[in-house]
Amino acid sequence: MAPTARRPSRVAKLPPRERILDAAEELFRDEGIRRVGVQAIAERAETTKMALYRHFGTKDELVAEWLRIVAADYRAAFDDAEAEHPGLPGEQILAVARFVAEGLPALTYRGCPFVNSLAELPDRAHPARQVIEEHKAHQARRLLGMCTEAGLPEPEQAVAEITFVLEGAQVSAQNGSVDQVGERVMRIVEGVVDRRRSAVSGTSVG
Amino acid sequence: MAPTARRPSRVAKLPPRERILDAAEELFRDEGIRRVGVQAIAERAETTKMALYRHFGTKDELVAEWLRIVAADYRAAFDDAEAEHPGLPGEQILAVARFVAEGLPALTYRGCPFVNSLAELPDRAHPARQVIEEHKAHQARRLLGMCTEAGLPEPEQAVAEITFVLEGAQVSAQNGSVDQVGERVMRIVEGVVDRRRSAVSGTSVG
DNA sequence: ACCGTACGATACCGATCGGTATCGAATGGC
DNA sequence: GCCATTCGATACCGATCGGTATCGTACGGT
Repeated sequence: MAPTARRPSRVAKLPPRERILDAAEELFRDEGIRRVGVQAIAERAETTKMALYRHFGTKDELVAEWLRIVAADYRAAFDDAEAEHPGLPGEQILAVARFVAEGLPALTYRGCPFVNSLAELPDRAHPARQVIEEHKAHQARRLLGMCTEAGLPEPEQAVAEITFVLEGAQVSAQNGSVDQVGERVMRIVEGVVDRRRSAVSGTSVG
Repeated sequence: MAPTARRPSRVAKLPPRERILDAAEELFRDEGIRRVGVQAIAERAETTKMALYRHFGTKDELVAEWLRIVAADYRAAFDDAEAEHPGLPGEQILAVARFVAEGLPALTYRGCPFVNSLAELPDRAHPARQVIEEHKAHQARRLLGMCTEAGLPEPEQAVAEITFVLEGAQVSAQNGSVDQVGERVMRIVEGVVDRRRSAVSGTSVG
């Protein structure tokens, strides 16, 4: 007998709160926020709306909690990048870029959760907006640290360029061919780091 | 004779269809698609839901029609770029970038309509999705033409880089300080064109 | 064994949504 | 002047939404 063969994942064993978060993550990412009702989330989590409201109080708060988890993943990517390439900010930047590039295929059908949430939540007072804002600020801060430590001239400009490229790549991956997007984004970021590192010696930069 | 009871003749009011499109453009851009009801659109257009459905049949079709108009604006930007800088593909590229950069402030609160729509319409069968896809393809085709004509090596890579930057800039503008974003994106695109033009020391660029 | 808590199930609420039906008034072409 | 078409207004429909109330039960700490 195989009592564990109930569901593909032993989701049923996790406490309701975790199951709800897993279900929300999946549904929000694949179908959007507004499109998904709390009922659908509860059903996929094999629980009820009541449990959802007992734990999160509001759908909006559940959305915010979901984004907090996604933001934590990105933060971990920065931590890993620094841990794996200590004292090598250039490699750290590339590692972060690689994290994004490797995540692109998973975003093929649906884009960046933060961008999508921003699109779906025009209300600046929405609790999720604060999470997004902090995430963006954190990401910029970490990147700025790496670019500065790497000795890139005009580190802010470098951060902007890297940010635009990574963000744009995620957006572009949402539509067309994705496989090449990963390679292209890596080549671009490599170019940013290399070019700016070697640019210090000659050209007249403002 | 009395200029009228019913309709003020002070300014020739546009036909209902145009008023609806204007209202839809404004509301969809500022508050999103799903968040805005047909009732709200009709009211802002100073007409009724019935008129809306008589002209567009469906809210989804209205969304698609709105995006067709937005896409036409972008297409016009490409046309203008080519018309104003005939035979100078590099300048054309910069003109297109400038068009996007100058449009950033208007996107401060809400981002790119296409990206937002993509986020709000996960259903690939939605009529608007086809409009978006064609728009992206068109944009890539035009950019590829310019990059190729400019003699840039690996024009596809250049197109990817420009596309990512422009797309990413629009996304980034949605959040933080915008003023610098315009300048930064121009400097980046200038860098792409210049750097790649001078990168080929051995090949003859015609 | 007891009891407080969390959980599951269900029924319900008010609001809003996209879309339709209907009807009177205005308008423009002939 | 006549008539077909368009437009405006309103009332309505079924569905779905976020959120709440209620109630019985399963479980864990003491």
